[in-house]
Amino acid sequence: MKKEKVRERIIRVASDLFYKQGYNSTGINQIIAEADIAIGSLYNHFSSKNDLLQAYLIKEELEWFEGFENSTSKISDPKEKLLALIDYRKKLQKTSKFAGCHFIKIVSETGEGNPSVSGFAKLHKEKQKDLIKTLVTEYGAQGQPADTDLIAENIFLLIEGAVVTSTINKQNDSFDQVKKIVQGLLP
Amino acid sequence: MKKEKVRERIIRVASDLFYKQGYNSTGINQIIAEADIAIGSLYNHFSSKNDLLQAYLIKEELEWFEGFENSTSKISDPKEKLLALIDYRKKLQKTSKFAGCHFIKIVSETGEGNPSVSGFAKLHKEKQKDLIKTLVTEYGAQGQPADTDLIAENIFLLIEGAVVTSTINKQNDSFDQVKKIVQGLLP
DNA sequence: GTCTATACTAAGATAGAC
DNA sequence: GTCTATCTTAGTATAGAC
Repeated sequence: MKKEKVRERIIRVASDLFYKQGYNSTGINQIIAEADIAIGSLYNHFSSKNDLLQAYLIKEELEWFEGFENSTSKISDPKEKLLALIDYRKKLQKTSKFAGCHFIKIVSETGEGNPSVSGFAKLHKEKQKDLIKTLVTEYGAQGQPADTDLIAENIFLLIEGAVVTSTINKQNDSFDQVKKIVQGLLP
Repeated sequence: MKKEKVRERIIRVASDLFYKQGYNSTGINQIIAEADIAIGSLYNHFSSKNDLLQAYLIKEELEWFEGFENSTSKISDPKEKLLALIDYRKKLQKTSKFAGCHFIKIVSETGEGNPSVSGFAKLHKEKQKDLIKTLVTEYGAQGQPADTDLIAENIFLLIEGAVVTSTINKQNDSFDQVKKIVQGLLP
């Protein structure tokens, strides 16, 4: 494991703070303090706070799919993999103390104020939905055909609903109910 | 229609800004400028920005249920009322240009930083879920019994998922798919 | 109760020494 | 490439005149 570069440390520290306390509530001063660098160094690596935000988005996107891969690579059955996806989101919520989805959070915060953010989030969610759609299609190929797209959309929306609900309620029971419902959708 | 009091105007202006650009991105200076008052007047009515935030939450909670009542008071059939609830959320998204749910937004922004906010949001969402549960129970009383709670949770999560999805995608087609799915749940 | 003036802190960002 | 010092603007909030 090679030494963490300064640039990587900045991204890691900033990402943590953006996620935990929000982008707008996190100041440059706090980032450099926790990363233990001078402000000149930060601006040597990033041209602006918004530049850091882009790096944050890219990092979280990458880690989301890496984390999913790590959690489910051993599972090949599509239905089991879908249930494992739900468990993955549930686990993310627990380990983050119900801090919520990075992308829903940042869109809620920046909204129209930063179009590149919502564009990035849109692509991210599309990839998640495609993942679900692929698994549902695989599942459908095993048994009887069905309205694949609608089932995929159904599962996607249930998971998104469970994520925001568990964020607000600070408890994960919504995911268990989603698993029960999905079991019913894929008999 | 009686004249709008200063206090009410402050709340209205602040609420608009909090919703459209975010709480943390909205400064006191901007609020007093758009409300056309002096800063001394604002602090005569509200002890702090957080005090204004509480007024914002109460206002939006009230208006949400008032708006629902206005949109659906003529409908008595529970299934129709559930579908009208989906249309109501869809309409809110359209008229706000997909600004999202007030409560999901503010929780995303303040998170752990303001426990009274997440507590308020939790209660608000519980009321929404109770509304759905009541309607599903009414519906169940007409026909065959079913797992009422799970169906209510299912519908609730689908709607929450559709709201966040439509916020990110800036389009409302998720609601149409939710309606289709709910039609299937309530045959 | 509404105003102006001001205090104090922090924000994001830049310049220039080393 | 990392540092300190500094600029400018904006943040929330208070004091005190009218």
